[in-house]
Amino acid sequence: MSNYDVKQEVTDKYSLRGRVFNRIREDILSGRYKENDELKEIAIGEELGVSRTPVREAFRQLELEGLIQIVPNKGAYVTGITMDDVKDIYMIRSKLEGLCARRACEHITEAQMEEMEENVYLAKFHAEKGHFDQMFALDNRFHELLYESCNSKMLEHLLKDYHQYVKRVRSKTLSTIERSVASNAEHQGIMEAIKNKDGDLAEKLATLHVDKAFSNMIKNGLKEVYQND
Amino acid sequence: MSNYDVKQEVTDKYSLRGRVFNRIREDILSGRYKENDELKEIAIGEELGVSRTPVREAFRQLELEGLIQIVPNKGAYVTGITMDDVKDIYMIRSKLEGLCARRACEHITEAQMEEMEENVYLAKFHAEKGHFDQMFALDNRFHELLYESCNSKMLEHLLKDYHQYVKRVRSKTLSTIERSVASNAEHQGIMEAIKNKDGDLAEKLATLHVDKAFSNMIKNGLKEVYQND
DNA sequence: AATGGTATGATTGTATACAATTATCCACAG
DNA sequence: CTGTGGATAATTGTATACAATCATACCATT
Repeated sequence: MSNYDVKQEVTDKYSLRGRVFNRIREDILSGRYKENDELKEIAIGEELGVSRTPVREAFRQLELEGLIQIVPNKGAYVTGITMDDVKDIYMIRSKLEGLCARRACEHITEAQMEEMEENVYLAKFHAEKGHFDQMFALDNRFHELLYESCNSKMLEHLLKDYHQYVKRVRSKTLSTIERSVASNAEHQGIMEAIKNKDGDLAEKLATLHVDKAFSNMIKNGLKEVYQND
Repeated sequence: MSNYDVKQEVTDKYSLRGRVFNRIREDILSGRYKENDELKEIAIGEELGVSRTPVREAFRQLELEGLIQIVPNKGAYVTGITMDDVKDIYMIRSKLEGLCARRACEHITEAQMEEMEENVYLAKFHAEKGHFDQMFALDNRFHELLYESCNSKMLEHLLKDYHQYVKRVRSKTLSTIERSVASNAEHQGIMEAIKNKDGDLAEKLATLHVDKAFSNMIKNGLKEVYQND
């Protein structure tokens, strides 16, 4: 996140360090490791059958990703997400997803456009049925698609990072059927604006969408299931 | 950047790894290490009088910062900044500095406001005299001040990262006296808008300022000295 | 001469040993 | 009973040794 973050997409999947990194990242994002949990190099090394060296290197990367905080000579702790952080991220995403949607109007490929349409129509089905798991997946995919269609590696990567980051919180917030349906309707609006190459509208709708997702999250508080954005 | 990037501001300044990290970072930003230069663990370790271990850990962090790219089993190479990257960053900064300036209207402290005014008036003096070094420093400080006054750790950190990142390019672009004077006049406009707590104006001016800096950079191409933004 | 393969050296990846630092706990004084 | 001190254990920081991988060069074969 370090920020902008031009790192390669695949954090060398096949090195021990890469495996450790991805594993811990998943465990934090999925909630297996909770806020303020202490991660010990030896314990994790033994669990994954590797020595401390790759674990340490993975820790350094996770720290820059903002997932853990390393206190020198003391330990590594899973960072908490404060309400301020979430608020800040949504504020930033609000602007940048608008920008992203505007650029998508000019740069989206046919294949991406097609998948986006498919996504919206499929999601409509699942939203009405109350299939939350599928909704969650489709919702995530919609946003990733949007990011990929803006034709800016920097912007795409930044937005994916943030999106990934707030997943931790979204997975704890309550999702209602009403919000799911509304969220998907908003997706549809964005999708159609992009299809019509209406940059102004696409930007406006994407910004509004993020703002609404945040309002809804606040309104419902942090509960059990998850949050559609 | 990593991205959002919640990492501690001081990358433990007193550990060997922290020192190696800061040193290499400086060397890349200052241009001592150039694009595609290969960084060897042993060579750097010997130069700084440390073993490979802290060097390797520093490398991992630098990779996430986007300053180097590590090719597994091969080596670490200083990443180049493409014109697309620069364009993307200015596009993103344009939006976010606007947001930042708007927030500054509500959150800037008295001390920060005072330093900002001082900065503008001092810069005006140096701009007219053609003191480029002082201008460069004051310009950087103005933006950092702006970032610090928005009262958002996330936004502040993100903008500082980007600002730092493009320094590599800015230090190679030509700065004219005309642009220096114009740039500082823009700073003054932003500063006054913030002082008057005119959020709309501050956002508009800050966005425009970044856009103009980018246009100017394009117009002049990448030359010897540096670029005021 | 061109190509292919093998040997060799250089460099990174990983594991382990040792040093430094921090936390814990118990004894003991007040 | 409380608080301080130091010994001890646990954990991270660093250095080094070894394994794996990659690049290069040289020689053999065609």
